[in-house]
Amino acid sequence: MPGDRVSSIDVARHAGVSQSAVSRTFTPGASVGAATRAKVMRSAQALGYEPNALARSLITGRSRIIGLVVSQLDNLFYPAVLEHLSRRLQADGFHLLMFVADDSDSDALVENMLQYRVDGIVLGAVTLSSALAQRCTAAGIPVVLFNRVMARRRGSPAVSSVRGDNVRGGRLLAQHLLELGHSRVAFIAGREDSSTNLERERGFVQGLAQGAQHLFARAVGGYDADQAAEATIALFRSRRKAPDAVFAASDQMALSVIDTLRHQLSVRVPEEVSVVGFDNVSQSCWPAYQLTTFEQPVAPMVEATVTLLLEQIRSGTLRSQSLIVRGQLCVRATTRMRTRASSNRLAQPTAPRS
Amino acid sequence: MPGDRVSSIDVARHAGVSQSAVSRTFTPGASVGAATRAKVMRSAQALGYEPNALARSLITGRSRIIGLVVSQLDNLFYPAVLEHLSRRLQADGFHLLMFVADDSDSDALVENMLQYRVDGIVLGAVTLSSALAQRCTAAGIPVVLFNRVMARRRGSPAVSSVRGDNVRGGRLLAQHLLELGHSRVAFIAGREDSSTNLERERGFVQGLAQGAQHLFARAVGGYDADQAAEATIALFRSRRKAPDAVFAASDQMALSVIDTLRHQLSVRVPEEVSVVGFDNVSQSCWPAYQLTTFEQPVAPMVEATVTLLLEQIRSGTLRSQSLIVRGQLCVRATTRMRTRASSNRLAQPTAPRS
DNA sequence: GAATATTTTGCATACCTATGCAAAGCCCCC
DNA sequence: GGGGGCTTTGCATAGGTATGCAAAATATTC
Repeated sequence: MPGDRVSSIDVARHAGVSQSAVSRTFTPGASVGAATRAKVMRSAQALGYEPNALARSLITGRSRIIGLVVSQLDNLFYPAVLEHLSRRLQADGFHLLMFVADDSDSDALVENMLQYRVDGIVLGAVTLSSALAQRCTAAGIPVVLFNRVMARRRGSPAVSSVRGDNVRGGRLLAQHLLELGHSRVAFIAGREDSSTNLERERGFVQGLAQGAQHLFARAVGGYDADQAAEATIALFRSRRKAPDAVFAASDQMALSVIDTLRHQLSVRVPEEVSVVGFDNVSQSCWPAYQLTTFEQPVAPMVEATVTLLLEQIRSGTLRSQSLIVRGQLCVRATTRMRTRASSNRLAQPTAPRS
Repeated sequence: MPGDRVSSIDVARHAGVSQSAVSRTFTPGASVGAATRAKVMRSAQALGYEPNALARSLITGRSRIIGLVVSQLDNLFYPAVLEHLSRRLQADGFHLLMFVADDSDSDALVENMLQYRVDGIVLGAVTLSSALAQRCTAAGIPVVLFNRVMARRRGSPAVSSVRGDNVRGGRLLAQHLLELGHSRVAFIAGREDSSTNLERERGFVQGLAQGAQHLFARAVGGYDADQAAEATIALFRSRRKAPDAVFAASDQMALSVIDTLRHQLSVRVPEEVSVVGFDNVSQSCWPAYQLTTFEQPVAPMVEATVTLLLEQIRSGTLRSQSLIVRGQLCVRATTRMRTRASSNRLAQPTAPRS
């Protein structure tokens, strides 16, 4: 009694109906009589039958599988995304097939995804975005870039993307720091080739410029905690020329910056230095940190991603659309008024937002 | 030019060979001449052909898909596991299909997994373990419980499991606290119905007993940060009868305990109270915490899981085996000598490990 | 109760690949 | 050159399901 070898034909025989009847019983919206359906259900139950989704996919041309490509899951931001995304897709009868992108096997990875005939792809990996998106779009598979956007090259097809409001977030964070009276503001970049970093930095520099300031110092943390720690040490090497505020391009790095300042360099946060991040991961509101940051709202971003994906799958057409999900500034306890600025804030030369 | 509609027959026609030749070209170890293979490869390239894994599965009876069932991914311990597991399986040509277990849809979830004809299942969800394992084992699908073990009931089939050394870990943590001279030791439980919690608590109580002590206080945190914070407040309500050490059954809870003590109750850790956890998640060695804990080594646990799974898949037989992966105590900075105990440690009544 | 409209059912086929079997090709050696 | 061994190739079929089409059964209307 192997159990998994029971097919719709077996059920049909057992119930005394045709195989079609069995198929229709398990196809929502198909035309089956109540009596037949009941007989089939009883037989299916008795034999332990479950329809074979793989065979079904072969016919329908839809696998109800979404490929998810990620690179680092230690990213703090992704676990929550993964759970939401998986739940949301499951509710619509889709499931996530995981692909972890190494730097090496990018070709093999793409082939694998195509072989499984995924109905759609969510791309959460930094590297290889363009090549992969290229091939999948050519194969007629909708791709949505999550939390990143692809540089438009000549001839390459546009590909959908969902991301947070990086530019506005950077700008608001800069404004916030200026309002607190900071004048030596540093930036710790993520991966410099990533669109998220580019946008956040652009917004931040814009925001500073509106207050007639520019970056006091800059270092690269590569979205990695250890690198961010090193960057912090480099920035604060000289006490006299040290920044009085730091924007790290991700919460992950910001938390590392805070730890390094407090426990390695004995610099008090926020009394001596303000630190802000980006993402609003769950760890940022842990009491030990209370990080001021700009939110990337997981649920709306997932919702947008799923909508974009399913719409294309259902219509069978590829349509490129780039969505930006609005977030808000979360002011907590790693930024604090430092000088006399707070009282005469309104008199500041900071240009009002247009 | 839809792109994905190209089958092995198209390639065969284009290359002037039979469909079998195409199939064999893409089947490792099959018998194809060099010239034929070259022709086929060229044609496949030209047409953009990728073998259809779904159709292949239909024939071979192997989907090369492993179902992964998880409940909460905010668990701190799971992201690392997921990444390792996915990478490891990918190296062997398998991929993970995600299933998120709600409390409600357990039946639908099982059916879904069976419908996709997964080759094996990794069960990381607390609830519904037994029912699910039951059905899948009956269907001939190997199941490995990750980080949990199933109560053996009469008649239910044994199911494989991989877990950390919960009992020994609990015992060592207790010994460690005793050696530091603690005498009012509290325990904050995870989910009380989980095997991990049972085992950790058992080991811990054993360890205390070896030092002629017993639990000073006990509360339940349900493996949840917020609940653990509440539990902490309850335990420390009365200053006079407060514990001098706390073992939280997971790092996640331990970190929450530390935060609550330090920032809400103004209790110093480790000067006034020692705190220990279980798992050794990456956050535990952040400088802000430096949590003393007992390690659950992710890589070996994943390796054991994959070995167990693939062995059953390859042999086609179900074999139940229960593996315990050894871990070690990680002494960091949330525990510290409190009284005169350290110097006369050797004279302590603590029984030496047998 | 007959004639028509509607639902239900079965037949046959298509989806795409792997593989057992027999035929065909190749190489080697006497 | 011919026979034996080995490799390569094609044929045909199986695996489990969905679905268009026509036939059968049922429901509706007068």
